[in-house]
Amino acid sequence: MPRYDARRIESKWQSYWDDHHTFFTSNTPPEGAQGKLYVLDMFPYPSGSGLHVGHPEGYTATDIVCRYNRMKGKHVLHPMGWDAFGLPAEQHAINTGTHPRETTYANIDTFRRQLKMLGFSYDWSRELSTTDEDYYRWTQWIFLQLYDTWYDPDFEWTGPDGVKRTGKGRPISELPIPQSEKGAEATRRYQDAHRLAYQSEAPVNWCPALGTVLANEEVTAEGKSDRGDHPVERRKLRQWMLRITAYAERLLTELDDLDWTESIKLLQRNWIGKSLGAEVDFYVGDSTDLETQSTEFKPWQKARAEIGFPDHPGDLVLRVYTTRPDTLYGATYMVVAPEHPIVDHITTNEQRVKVDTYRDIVSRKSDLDRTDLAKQKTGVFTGAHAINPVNGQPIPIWIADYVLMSYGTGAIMAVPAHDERDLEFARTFELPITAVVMPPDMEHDEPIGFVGEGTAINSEQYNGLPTVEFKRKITDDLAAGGLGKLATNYRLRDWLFSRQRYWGEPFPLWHELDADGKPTGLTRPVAADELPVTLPDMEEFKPKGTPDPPLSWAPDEWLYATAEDGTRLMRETNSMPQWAGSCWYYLRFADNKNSETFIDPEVEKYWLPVDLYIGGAEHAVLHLLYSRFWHKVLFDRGYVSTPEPFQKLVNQGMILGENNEKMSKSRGNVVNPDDVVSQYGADSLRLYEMFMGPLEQVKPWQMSGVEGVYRFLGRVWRMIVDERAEDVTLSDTVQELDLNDEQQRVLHKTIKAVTEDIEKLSFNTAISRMMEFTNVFTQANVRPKFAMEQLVLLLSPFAPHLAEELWEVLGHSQTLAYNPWPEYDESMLVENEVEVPVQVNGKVRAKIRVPVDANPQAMQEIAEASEDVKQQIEGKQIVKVIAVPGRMVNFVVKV
RNA sequence: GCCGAAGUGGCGGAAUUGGCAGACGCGCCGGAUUCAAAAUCCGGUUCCUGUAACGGGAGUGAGGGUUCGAGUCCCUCCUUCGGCACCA
Repeated sequence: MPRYDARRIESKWQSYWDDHHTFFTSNTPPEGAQGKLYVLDMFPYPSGSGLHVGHPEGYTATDIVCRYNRMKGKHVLHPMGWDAFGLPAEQHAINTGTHPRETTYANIDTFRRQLKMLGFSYDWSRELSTTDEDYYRWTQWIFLQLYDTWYDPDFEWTGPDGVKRTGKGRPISELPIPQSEKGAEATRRYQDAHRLAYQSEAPVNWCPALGTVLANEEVTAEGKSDRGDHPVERRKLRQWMLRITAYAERLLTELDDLDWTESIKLLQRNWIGKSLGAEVDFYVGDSTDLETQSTEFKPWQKARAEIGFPDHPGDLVLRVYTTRPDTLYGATYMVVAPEHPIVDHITTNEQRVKVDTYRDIVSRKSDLDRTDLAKQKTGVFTGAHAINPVNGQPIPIWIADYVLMSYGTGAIMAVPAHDERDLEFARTFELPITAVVMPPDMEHDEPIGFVGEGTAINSEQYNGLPTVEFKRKITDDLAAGGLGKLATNYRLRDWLFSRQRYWGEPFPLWHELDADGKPTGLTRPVAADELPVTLPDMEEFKPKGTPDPPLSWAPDEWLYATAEDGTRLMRETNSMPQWAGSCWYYLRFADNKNSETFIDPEVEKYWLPVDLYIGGAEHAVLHLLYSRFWHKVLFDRGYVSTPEPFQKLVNQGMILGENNEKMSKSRGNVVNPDDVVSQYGADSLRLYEMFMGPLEQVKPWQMSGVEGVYRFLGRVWRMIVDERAEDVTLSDTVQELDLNDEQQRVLHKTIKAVTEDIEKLSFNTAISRMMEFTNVFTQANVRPKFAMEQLVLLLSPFAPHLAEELWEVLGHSQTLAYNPWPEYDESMLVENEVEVPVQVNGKVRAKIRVPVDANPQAMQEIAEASEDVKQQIEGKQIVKVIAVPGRMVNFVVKV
């Protein structure tokens, strides 16, 4: 009694694929290949809890695409690997004393076993882990490329893709050194200040609980760590930064040609946050005596008209950034960020204590406290005044924490009448409010508090100008006077790239030490042929609650060295963030065994870019932005031939628990794929995950749904296999028959629908079509063998184990993985006659059968001849008749 | 608050260019098979309403609009989910 036995079938075919290297993929295309296709999953972090049902969702989708395309003759690259550095393994190590390497590789074994159990057609010979020394050797190497690169924003060039660009990452050796930076050390420091990887002493997000610094992106809006939800505080620490902001414009514009959904592109655009405006200089002077200031102001203004707008404003000039230069006449006070260096120069003695106290309080505030919108605005007057360049009016300078040092120039001109935040501040501190924009709709809007575009008022010679025109004009006028210029700003910040943890890639860098063993601030890279810098073996890597990284207490022989020139060296002891390894893994998959280079240029040209990339939407910003950034640097340096790594991107929707909530241990609604497979088999799990609904949609799990697709697979099994026989043999109801017209039509309709649905990644509807096919053919007493074979082929990307088994039952001795995909014949789809509805005033009143190609006139005649229709329109005046061929007839009548 | 996505039966979800709303599956109801059950097979299943067969009406978050005809297009609003959050 061979019933559908998923367990037997699945292990049989998994062994077959392994033994026959069915999915081994060579880097040279097989003869007759119809082009290449690189299909990539976002590789998983191999956590201790194993695979959850969210993983197979995307993986099944890509697997279907790959299996389908192999049958279409494509040369398909489909690899899998592990994003295995990171905090959880290290936390586990701290808790249990097991080395993270052991935990990591044990977890990888579990993940690999689980993925193999699901029958994915990966080329396992390309497997890699970011923790492999052979892998992170190249991660370090790429870091050194970043370290060796500066961004020249004015460089014009044409890339290998034939596109002309302005701005390029160039070797640091090509950086022009200004005359003022003479001398070897000065030159090195100047270079260091321009590298894409640089050190910075800046306020960073320090998380005491995790013992590490976090990137802005890893801190939630609530000021907690993204991982673990621990409090995060601000500290000033030396850190490694990557100058991603240099690439902001290209990261923005080169999104346009990608085949990503607009909403994901929008997320990235918003994250980059480009804004256009102007920088404007306000004269402050070194005296708080307003009269003295005004006597100084005129000469300063005159000088500026001659020298133009300088790169640096000078100590006693306040430079602001504004997107609304047209509101300059409404600026009634200035605000600078508490950290702004000018505060030291301009604060008056009377205000000094208040200012210092305020700055002190702010410096200890967490980001949460600073950004809490509910709270009142705070700030302190510095005692100083700036002079409005357009009208010579002195206006007070305040410091307030609602202005951020890290955006624009760290200073603003406050226009309370036309900015909500400035208005709130002005009302709190009773500062004057001057309206300078008249709203177009005075019925509904008052000038004060109006932030839209309108017409200028109270702006002297500019009065009456519409906002847009005013902006352009005043920006030109300011530029002519050397007082301002057009400026662009990005919300995107440089990427904080160092972490104070053990389980990550070490930086391939040395710090030079002076005679006292103190770092001089100068660094030198580890030579490429000395890579990788491997992690030292350490027993104790628990953070000590201080920002000293665990590697700082590594053994001395790892930590120190003496250079050939006699300089004492100490290793960089920070490690790289988890993002590093995932930034370029898609490149290594194409050439994972190469020991000469991270990827062979010819191989790169062949496989890249990734044609389809599927993964969770949680990586819509960070991973994808970081990866694109690295890729562009490699592109500029000539190591890759395409400007973008991922041509098409699809984000699968999250799978919720049966109670419609996020799956989590605490909610007790986690579904374990192992359990599903042992009860129903991998094919059922795969099929169900695809049948649930559209790939990109969030959808709840339903165990009864798995039952449903399992029954469907059973029906397919019984349609082909003789269940009453002793062995697995073809049912005698399957015979060498010609298909009748109806069967022919159903078959070709199914092939067409399934093919098109796979192309659209609309797997749920593809499965429905196969169910309909099965419903039709199970009702026949005898079934044409050809139709059964075609169905098996259609089903094979979805339920590959069952399909292989049935393919064998149908008399084939070889895997169907490379069998040509079924083709449909459009002429088989046409029916001679169709049933169409007849509407009267838009309501369906009858149905008639008409020839498919009947013209409107003929359709109307057939309709009018029908008894049902006659009844409906009898005694009514026909105003109009609309007939759409093959669709419907509508009588518009008057009673 | 701003930006984005989405609201269709008891449930998951289908519906070319606007053209028979509810494909397919789950669940439920009825039947066959069985000593009985499981499994399987067949039929029914949007709601309301009258009925012998068979009708009638309403219906895609709410309200307007365009159209012979709207789940689909336009306007206003509501709800849910995702992202951002003093970015000047």
